[in-house]
Amino acid sequence: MARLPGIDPPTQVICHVDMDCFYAACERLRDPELAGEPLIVGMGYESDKTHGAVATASYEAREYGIESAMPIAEALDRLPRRADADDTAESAIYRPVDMEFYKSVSEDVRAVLDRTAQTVRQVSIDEAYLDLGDLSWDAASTFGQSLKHDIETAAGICASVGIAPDMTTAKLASDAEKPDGLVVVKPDEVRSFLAPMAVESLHGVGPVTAAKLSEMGFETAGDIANANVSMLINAFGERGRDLYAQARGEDSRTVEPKGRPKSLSSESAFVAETTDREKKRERIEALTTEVTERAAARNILYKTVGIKVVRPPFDVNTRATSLPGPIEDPELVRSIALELLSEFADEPVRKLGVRLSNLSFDEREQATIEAWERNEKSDNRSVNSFEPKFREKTHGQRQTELSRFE
DNA sequence: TCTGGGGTCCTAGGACCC
DNA sequence: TCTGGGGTCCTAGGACCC
Repeated sequence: MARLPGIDPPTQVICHVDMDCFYAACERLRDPELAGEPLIVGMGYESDKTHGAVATASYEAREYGIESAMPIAEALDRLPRRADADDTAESAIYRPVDMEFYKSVSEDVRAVLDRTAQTVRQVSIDEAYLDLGDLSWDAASTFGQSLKHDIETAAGICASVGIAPDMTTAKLASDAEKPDGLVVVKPDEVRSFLAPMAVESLHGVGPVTAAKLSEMGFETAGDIANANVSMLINAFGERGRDLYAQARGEDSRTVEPKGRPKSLSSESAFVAETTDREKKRERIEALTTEVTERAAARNILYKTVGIKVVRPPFDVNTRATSLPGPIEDPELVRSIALELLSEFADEPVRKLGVRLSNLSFDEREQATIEAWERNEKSDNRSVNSFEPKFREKTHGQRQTELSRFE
């Protein structure tokens, strides 16, 4: 972000709150006997099965090298299930993800955050940024302690907290002394705090960018802070400028509450890759049902329907079709998704997804039956006017047909 | 050990409009 | 007949985040 020379940027006081091993902490909340045990919460995991991936591993399990996103099969190699282990061997307890329960705990935390700060951006179920306005740096530590205490009291789980003048630094501060951490980085400490951090710590640097940075000789945030900006801009465009700013503690992002979603999607992986048309069709239909039900529950209309097809080894393909206007019509989503899928009818597939985008938010108040009926009628009119023809068209014809609506 | 699921943002080329 | 440049929408892919 450009700033006027000679004018200091407004000083922000930003707090990042990150629950420690959130899913595992929730499981322990329900079942205190899990305390102190190696505990692994798996996504797509079912009792006695080996598929799925690690969502959260407790610190006891991390001792054995088990980490997030690791396949359950590999985790099992490192730490077998308690029931399968002989008495003397090391073992862990495995649980499937129970999102509903975790959400309820997350809401308890959220309530604390909302009454603590005016602006809260919840980044995910277990993480949020708070804008602390003009809180004095001298009071930051006390503030952090009492926030942690309030979360513990209200939700029964432990959070790590970082307080700093920008979002990047606040996040790294909350991570610095995990678990049960509290780190305050004052404005004049930011540069030295960031300097030793690996480039991957910066927001927007993943494996690809990190490798490129490494080739250029940049390993730490300090390296980037001392680099020549134009060199970074040459290599990464505007993102290069951002990286430079971030590394210097000049991350200008502000805490904004989360807006409305831009897309909704459901996806799921096959246990083993498949070429079976029927299996693919069934999966697409199930995903369509999932995602359209979510949209309907939130009164969300969609204009674009897409699919995602992952072919082995890990080749991600997306296809999408846009409609003349926003609709809510699961049956139409289904037929579009299946048609998009037909391109991959004979391909081996390991994962499929259905996505709704170009969303609009239906704010009709449906308080009265009459209003509801009125809306139903107008809905049917707008959708049915093009739908029957639509279904029989080939892809090419439909493109022509659709563009004529515009 | 082959990588689960839900998202966001950016880029680039093509179609089309004025 | 050839000409320009700006704007918008669409699709597809890539990188990234939690």
